[in-house]
Amino acid sequence: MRYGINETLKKNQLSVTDSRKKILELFMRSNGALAHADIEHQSGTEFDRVTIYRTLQTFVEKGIIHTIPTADNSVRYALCKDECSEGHHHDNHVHFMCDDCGTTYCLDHVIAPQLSLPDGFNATRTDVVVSGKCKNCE
Amino acid sequence: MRYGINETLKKNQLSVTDSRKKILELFMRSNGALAHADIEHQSGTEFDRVTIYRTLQTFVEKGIIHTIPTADNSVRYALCKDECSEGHHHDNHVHFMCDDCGTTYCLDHVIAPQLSLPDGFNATRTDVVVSGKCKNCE
DNA sequence: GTAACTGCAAAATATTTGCATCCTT
DNA sequence: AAGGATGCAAATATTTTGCAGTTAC
Repeated sequence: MRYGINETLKKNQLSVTDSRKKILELFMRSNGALAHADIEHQSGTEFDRVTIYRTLQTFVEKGIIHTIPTADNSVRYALCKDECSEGHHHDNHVHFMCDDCGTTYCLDHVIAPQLSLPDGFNATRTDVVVSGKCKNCE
Repeated sequence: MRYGINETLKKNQLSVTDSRKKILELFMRSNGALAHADIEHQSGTEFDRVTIYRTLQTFVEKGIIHTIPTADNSVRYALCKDECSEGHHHDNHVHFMCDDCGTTYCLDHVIAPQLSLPDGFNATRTDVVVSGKCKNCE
């Protein structure tokens, strides 16, 4: 079971503010990744753009969310799993981005494979980004 | 054997201009991916920023280069393989981005595996991005 | 009460567009 | 000569920074 909103914030020594609660809630409700613009729209005019930038940055630093690479290099964020800790997230599932609707999914059950790299290369993180048509845009 | 610079441009119905030759040359000399800023620096003050943007966009449209996703969502480009054609590139090798020096490598010999996706998801492209320390930053 | 967080203004950066001029074919 | 490519100026978009006022604890 995932922690609640307030719990998660406290666990990370963050004060519980409206913007943090709201933004974290958006992530918990979403089954995929969110871009800055998504959050801006979904939260209405409630918060300042800058607050959203800073909140996202704070969440990334605390390991609550992480950025995911996308084929079009747009910046998107997704919730980390519980095991993630500050600065180190273990996120070995695959992300899928729909070319049509732009929705980004976390395919929790598709695991990124271990790769053997050439000598001298040391992996700390492996991201797999699949693009195509999602189940709603077929 | 890869095509020469002028050959590649002509093959894609592009007129052969100084900026295109120079930028394509930079890609052919590089063993990895280049960002807009890399090109701007490596070409000196020879070309306008805007020209670089437009040249990169043209190359992407023609399938000469493609963007690669990166863990930090910076926009980087790499040469497509010869098999790439307009709008469709087949690029199944893995990219590696060094956390220290920022260099992005194309690991041509590490092949991205086939993944089985959930029902309803159709992949047109799969990118694998590995981050860590490269052979020069160990 | 104090430290931390937010909103506003503004700076810095990145990207796109319009148009006149120049270059390739 | 004609069409496309470039350079410059400027419009847009994105992200960061500084600071004063507000809020959580």
